[in-house]
Amino acid sequence: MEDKKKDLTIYDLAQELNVSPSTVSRALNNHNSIGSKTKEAVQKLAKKRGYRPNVLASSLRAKRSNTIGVMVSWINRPFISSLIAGVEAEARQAGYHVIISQSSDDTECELENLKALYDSRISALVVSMAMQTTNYQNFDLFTDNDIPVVFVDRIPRLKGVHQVQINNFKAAYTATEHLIEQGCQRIAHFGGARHQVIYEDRRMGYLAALKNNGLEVDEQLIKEAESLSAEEGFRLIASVMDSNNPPDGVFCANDSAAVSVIQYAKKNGIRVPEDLAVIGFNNDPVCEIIDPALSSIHHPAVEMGKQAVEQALALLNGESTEEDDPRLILDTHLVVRASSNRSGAAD
Amino acid sequence: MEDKKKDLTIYDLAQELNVSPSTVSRALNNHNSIGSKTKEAVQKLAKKRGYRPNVLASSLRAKRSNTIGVMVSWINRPFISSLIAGVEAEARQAGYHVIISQSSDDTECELENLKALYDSRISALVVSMAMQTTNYQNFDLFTDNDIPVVFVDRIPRLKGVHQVQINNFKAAYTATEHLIEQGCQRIAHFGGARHQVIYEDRRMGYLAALKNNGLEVDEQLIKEAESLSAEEGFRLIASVMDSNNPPDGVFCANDSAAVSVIQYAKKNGIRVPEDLAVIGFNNDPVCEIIDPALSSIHHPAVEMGKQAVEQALALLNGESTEEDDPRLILDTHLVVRASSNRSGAAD
DNA sequence: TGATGGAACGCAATCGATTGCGTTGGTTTT
DNA sequence: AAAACCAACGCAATCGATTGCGTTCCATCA
Repeated sequence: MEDKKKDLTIYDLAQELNVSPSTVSRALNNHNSIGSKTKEAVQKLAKKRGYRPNVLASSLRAKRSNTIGVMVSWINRPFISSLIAGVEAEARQAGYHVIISQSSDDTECELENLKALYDSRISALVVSMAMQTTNYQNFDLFTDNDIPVVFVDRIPRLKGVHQVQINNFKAAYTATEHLIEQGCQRIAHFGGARHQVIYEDRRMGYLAALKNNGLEVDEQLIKEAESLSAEEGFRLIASVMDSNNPPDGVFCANDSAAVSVIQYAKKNGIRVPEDLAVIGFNNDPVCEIIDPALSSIHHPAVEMGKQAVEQALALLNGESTEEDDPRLILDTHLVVRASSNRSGAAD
Repeated sequence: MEDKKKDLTIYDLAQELNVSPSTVSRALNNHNSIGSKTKEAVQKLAKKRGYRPNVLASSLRAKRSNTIGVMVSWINRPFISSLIAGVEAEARQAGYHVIISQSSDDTECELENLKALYDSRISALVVSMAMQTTNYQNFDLFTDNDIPVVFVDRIPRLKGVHQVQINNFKAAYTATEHLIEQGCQRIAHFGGARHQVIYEDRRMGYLAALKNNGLEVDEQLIKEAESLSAEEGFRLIASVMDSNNPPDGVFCANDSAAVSVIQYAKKNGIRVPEDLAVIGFNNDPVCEIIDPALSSIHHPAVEMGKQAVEQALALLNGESTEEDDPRLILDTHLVVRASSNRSGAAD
């Protein structure tokens, strides 16, 4: 009784009620030029017959599908998959679908997929850019055609761009200062590509914390990774620990690298946090699993995804003006665990 | 020169070449009733002008969008997000988009989202069912309309259903026998809902290994979890260890629960693997991070996603017949790590 | 009572691509 | 040279929902 084999159209409903398809369409959309009796009759029959509108036809006419595109580097990373989960939940609730696309951190692949997303007439786009992407004009394709683009996480260094962010500078400052409070004097920092705002801001926060606390900066302790993978983290910590003046603390711009730092320390008999205090970034689930547990900055991934969709939908509905500062900044907080806790007080 | 602001249609191309839109359409689709000169001229102009077909119009006519729907429980779980990554990669390569949808392990939500996916005219569906879903008729909506459905991971207990699977029985047998070889005499098993084939099969594999090795089955050591979350794993291990006849080994049907078992052991001074050998399932990244490292069954998530898409596309192209046994079984292998390695040989 | 108004609804075009069925022009056949 | 034929292309309908611009019909007004 609910779902028929043959697709039911407004024409079928119109015929059954002896009205025109236009009337059915307007009645279903609650148009005010339709009489209340007719409207009710149509809606009742539609429900009875299990009518479901053809979104393709509707989208073709509207030149826009009720779909939100998501472009990310890798789907199977804890932060990203949680971000997507947030996007999906919020979009679904608003009646939108979610199309996903991954660039594999390859700028060319990213561009191709962006075009494909454009072709599918997405209503809005949520993006976390590929690591090496610096050409933001790839997104003009969307903005020029009034398709809202909201950046998340890996954002471009541009004014007036819509984005959902955290205060990376402040979070990094907090993380670094925490290490200093624990007695660290030589703190290393493993970041990502500097043209990525998030990594540059974290680096700046790190530097500011050093300076404000009277510590000198040693460029030998600052490393710029290509992808901040676990493997890279391992290489980087090995390189700085092998020097004749190793660090006593490490602030990593993500948790994967920080986990590698801890693993390296364990393998080499370096005590964490006594000899080497470690803090990561993102607060991935793994933080609570590694031993010693990894301190980190809580990065609200699911919430960021939801907010990004909310902002995109607001733009679609014209509720947000270009004059406003389009940056939405979410809160983060420091999560202290054993890897950086020298005071002995358990978390 | 590449992308114009205004959407270019076949009518525009037709006008410029003084041919009909039909000819343009056929030329672009390499139809054999179009002369080679005309064909070349059309294709050349299309490229020059940066023509990109309107997929919505095309889909409306074809009554099918070039999209693959994915229905899973939670997007942000390691196994699932990797599965999706595989689906996306394979689908993209074949020119398909991927729409994702999560049920949050809620059967009602799953049904609603399935209807929404149906409405969006997906070409095929890849599903890992919600934990409590037992009514497979929800999927008739698709199969009745010749939309291929391929099950992955959480599959229904039905014949003739297309699926990509591993041999759960064998994998569980292997895992359990491995614990026995390490000297375990009382092996607990934490599984999922028994109406889910994967959990039932793993349970049966576990039981078979016990019996074939002359160990007796203690129902007190077999637990059926609702979601096999980390929290549940903790509760379950606590309950069996509190008994007056605790196990000396645990085989968990996923890694989250197994990790909790190890954490419980560490907190309570139980040595792993000496007092309690532990093995999980899935081989999530966390296996190598927890200390002691967790033994597990490698579950080829990305590959399963790819194979599922491949099978779905084969069905769409009529390359697979209903007569064939539609089950595709991928290989797994045992990964022995410290959590179950009593021989002392490092992994 | 004829005119004005508006509420309620229908007609037909539109969104672009596709395709069954013609129609054209030229070549081949007998 | 008339008939037959085929390659190459155009016409117009189709997919289903939407919407600008009418057109009804009845109630209200002067």
